[in-house]
Amino acid sequence: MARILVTSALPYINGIKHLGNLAGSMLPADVYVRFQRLRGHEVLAICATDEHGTPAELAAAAAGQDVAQYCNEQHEVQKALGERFNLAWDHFGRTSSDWNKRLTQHFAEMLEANGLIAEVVEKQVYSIDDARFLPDRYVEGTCPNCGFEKARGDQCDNCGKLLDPIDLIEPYSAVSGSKNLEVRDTRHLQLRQTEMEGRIRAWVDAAEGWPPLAKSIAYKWLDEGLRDRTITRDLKWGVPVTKDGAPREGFEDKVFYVWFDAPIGYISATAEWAEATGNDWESWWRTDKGADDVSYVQFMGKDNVAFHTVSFPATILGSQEPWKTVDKLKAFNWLNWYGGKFSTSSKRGVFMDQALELLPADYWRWYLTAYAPEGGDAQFTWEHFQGVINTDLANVLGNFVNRILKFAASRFDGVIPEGGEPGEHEAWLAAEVDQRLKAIAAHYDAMEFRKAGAETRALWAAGNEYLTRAEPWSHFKTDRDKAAIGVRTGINLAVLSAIVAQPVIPETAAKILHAVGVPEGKRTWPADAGAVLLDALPRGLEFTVPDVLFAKVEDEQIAEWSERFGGAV
RNA sequence: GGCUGGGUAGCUCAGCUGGUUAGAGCGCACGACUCAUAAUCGUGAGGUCGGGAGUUCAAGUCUCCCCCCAGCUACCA
Repeated sequence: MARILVTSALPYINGIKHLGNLAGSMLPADVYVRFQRLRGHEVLAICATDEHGTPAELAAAAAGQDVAQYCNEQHEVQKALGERFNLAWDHFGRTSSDWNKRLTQHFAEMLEANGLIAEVVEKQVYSIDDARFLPDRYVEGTCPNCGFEKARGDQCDNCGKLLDPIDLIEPYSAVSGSKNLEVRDTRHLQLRQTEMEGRIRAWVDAAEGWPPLAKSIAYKWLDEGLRDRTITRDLKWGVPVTKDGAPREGFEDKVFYVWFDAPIGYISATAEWAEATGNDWESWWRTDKGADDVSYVQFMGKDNVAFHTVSFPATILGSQEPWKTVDKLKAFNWLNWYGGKFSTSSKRGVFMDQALELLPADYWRWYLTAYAPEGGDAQFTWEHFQGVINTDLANVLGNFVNRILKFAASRFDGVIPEGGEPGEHEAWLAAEVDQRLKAIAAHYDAMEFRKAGAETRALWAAGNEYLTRAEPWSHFKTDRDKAAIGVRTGINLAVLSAIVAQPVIPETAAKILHAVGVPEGKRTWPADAGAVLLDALPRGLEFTVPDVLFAKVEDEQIAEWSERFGGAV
């Protein structure tokens, strides 16, 4: 049994997440977690809301709320939605927690003790009317390059040129529109990543469980040369800056940069979990206290890779303390919405709460996992979604389970029948099961979710093919035993189909297993040979026929949803 | 501009270190079956593998140039 720590990129606090966010880290992480638990491993699944930063302050202001109160509410909303999607976290924490404050301050002080922190004075745009400093992208104005009037201070969306806020013609605050801006000096802490380039490169060199995408992004940053990063900001909402445990002089109105404290949230959320459950968090995070044998897996979108392969490691390695670092890393591309992007701010696409109004979680979980944006960006369209749900879930799995159980209920009195001996059809199916189970497990281990999905589907499809070969309905009229072996084998395969489906569609899998009376303890990942698995249910066991497992998505629904959510316009 | 990833059948994608007639699922056509959610099973038609040049006995797979899409480019997260 292995100990596996799984974290998914922390969802930002400023509103309900859309399906792209779900598909890009939280959901695949959960599928992986469930799979590894089924295999009997000790898995700790950690997530949290990422609550600091300018967008949180602005979102709270827009909602007319105090930031802390806004975050309290949004945290609960996101937690509840995650749970409704059956994300089986051990703990869903918050980066605004006391633990995160303490650990963030601890890391900063360790870095300083190791000579990796410098105080610098920077120039930053200050908005007098907003009474706040503005991050570069919150200053807008006319692009000096192309004349675009809504260019952001970091980059022009029209011509793509990288900008500095002071380059903008007629700059104004993106927050209020005020042109009453000035450049002010402001004192900040810098993390001297330049000092750590060698250590980080050696660490990346030694990493083995990363996909090429992740390594190439990390090397790109290293090859360009790491720069010192400013890790504090002029904000009120965040982790206060300390020195020797007391407020740091001159930094009373500053906090740590959200990207400095957010990844530390993985650790602090684990600590919160331990505190709440009486467990030991250090055995998961400190290699001197038992975390040596932990396999740490991170899930994230591609935009997050550099922070997880370079910036966060710089914090951890720079502390010179024996912290656990990531072993395997899985990065996803984007799920797009009809060629464009899902967007929280412009409300493009389907959001987690809306998705659940339309269909149960399993439908989304299957679609988003089996067709995850792995190789490149993927597009969500209602038509594709409908095709996938109807074919994979309703026709292949749902109908298979339904047909075999209904037939068995009407012809064999609702019990697993006795009689008959395995023949060529059963041998074919057993070989199929052996091959598929092995492939599915291998793909999950490799975090290849599309492939795992395709193989899972192939196992379900094998059920339908088997029934066509065994045709128990024909034999029933002439040779009851021959029909019995077909039915028995079919129901066993239905159970296997459900067991294997648990990571992706836990609710439906549970329905099937409950209907056939498979006890909780016998739902773990199958280890026996196919021939054994296909005769695992006790003869005479009573079962029930569940209601239709998956309703088809009708054309009228697609039309209605396309209308409601924009869709193909 | 730089870097990274992608551009393979109508659609969504797989193709590891180059090697027989380029694969899968969906969709489509035809056939079979009737236990089942008009579900299922089988067969078949579809591709000059973004464009061009090169290396090689042999390239979707390697090299170079070009085009298109996406992301990142360190103060949005």
